[in-house]
Amino acid sequence: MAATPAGGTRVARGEARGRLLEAAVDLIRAQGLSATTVDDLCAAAGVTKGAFFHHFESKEALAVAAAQHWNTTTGAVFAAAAYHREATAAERVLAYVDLRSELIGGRPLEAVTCLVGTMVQEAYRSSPAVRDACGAAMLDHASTLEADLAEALADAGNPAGVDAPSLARHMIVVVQGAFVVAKAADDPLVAVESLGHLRRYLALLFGVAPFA
Amino acid sequence: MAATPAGGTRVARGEARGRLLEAAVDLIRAQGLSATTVDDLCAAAGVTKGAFFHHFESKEALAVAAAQHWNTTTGAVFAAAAYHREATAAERVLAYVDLRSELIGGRPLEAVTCLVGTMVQEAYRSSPAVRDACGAAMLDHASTLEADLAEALADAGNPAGVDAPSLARHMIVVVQGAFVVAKAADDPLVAVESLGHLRRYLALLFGVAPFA
DNA sequence: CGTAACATACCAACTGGTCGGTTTGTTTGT
DNA sequence: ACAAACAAACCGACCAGTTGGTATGTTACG
Repeated sequence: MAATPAGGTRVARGEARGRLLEAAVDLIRAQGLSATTVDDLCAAAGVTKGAFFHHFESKEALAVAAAQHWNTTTGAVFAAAAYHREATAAERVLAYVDLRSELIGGRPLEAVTCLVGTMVQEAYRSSPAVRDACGAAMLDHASTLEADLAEALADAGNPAGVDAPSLARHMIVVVQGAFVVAKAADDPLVAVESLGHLRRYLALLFGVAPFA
Repeated sequence: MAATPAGGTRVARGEARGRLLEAAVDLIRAQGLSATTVDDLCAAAGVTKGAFFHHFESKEALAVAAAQHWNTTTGAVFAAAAYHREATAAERVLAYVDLRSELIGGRPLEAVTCLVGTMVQEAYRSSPAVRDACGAAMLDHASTLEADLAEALADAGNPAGVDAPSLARHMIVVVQGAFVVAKAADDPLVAVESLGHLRRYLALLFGVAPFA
């Protein structure tokens, strides 16, 4: 693959870094990290290799930046989402799960994937920097659920003594696992199905009707 | 990396194929598929490239065979496990989850991983053959849980109307997700924690005490 | 203001090394 | 003798990263 932009459309000055990050998100989600070459990224972003290594010290550095970029952009989506407007904490948590289901069910299989979940399985041994960036992104997102979870558990009296941070991490576990199994089964519905089980577990813990 | 055996120990005739499969399981679990080179595999197996391509048509063919080999060997471990000897179906399912927890908790992080879960995220787009082999392995394992799940749900009256095959897949989802998040968090305990939540969900569905 | 000095952003060609796979030759069991 | 099982040298394609250079601002000083 040539290092020249595809289609001849040259990218405007100042946009190279951002376009490389978006290309990285797209390509790495679809192909994985090590199967995505620097030339692939440059071609998809419409920039040359010179621009790539001007902005990023190495391919690994791009991967770290892509994980942070992913955390920022997806974090903004969830921060702005409507589920925060539900009246009770339990309803907010369940609405978060519903939002996740909608995001998965409405898309083709190749969009049913998480950048940091894909990358960390490949890089956790070979690149501590990438692993840390992925771990930070995942646990950061988990922490945004903790307050509502703690409140919903407290509202229900929390007879089982469930730990809110642990439950937040479990929610991320189900989401990540759903991505993996959906790819293996070649069917996004498997992921939606599993989120239904997560939803029922949470409803049981909160003492509310499972599918109100 | 040279294609010659490391350490000088030459492999006995007839063992090359099996040793390549075991090397594939070890290396791909640790590094992922595309980061594992054919030369890496040959060196780890103590075999030359000639032997590799004598037994496998391509690297992709080895990946497919490795997924099947993984399914066979791990399937045998679970088929022979003691959890089948529990008295009730609910106890057998919960004992399965406990076995999973023990297998994870007792090992270093690099062993907390599943070959087919690692491979499918990289290969589901580029290689349908690998994706199908991984999918078959995962869903095959899930199906071994279905009979006990159906019986346990029936014993409890199954008021929620939970589907046993769907619940079996959810169990695999949690296991796979636990592997991903454990790597991201660099801590196997995150996986054990999540299996605790799965156990509680199952116990709630079965109407038994969560941690009897 | 104008312009010289500097800094940033980017390009295209290239390099050393690695990759999956092939070819050719050798050993071993039957 | 013959085929299966291996070894070893090799090949073209590809890959991450480098190099030397150009275009486009930005700053500072007279």
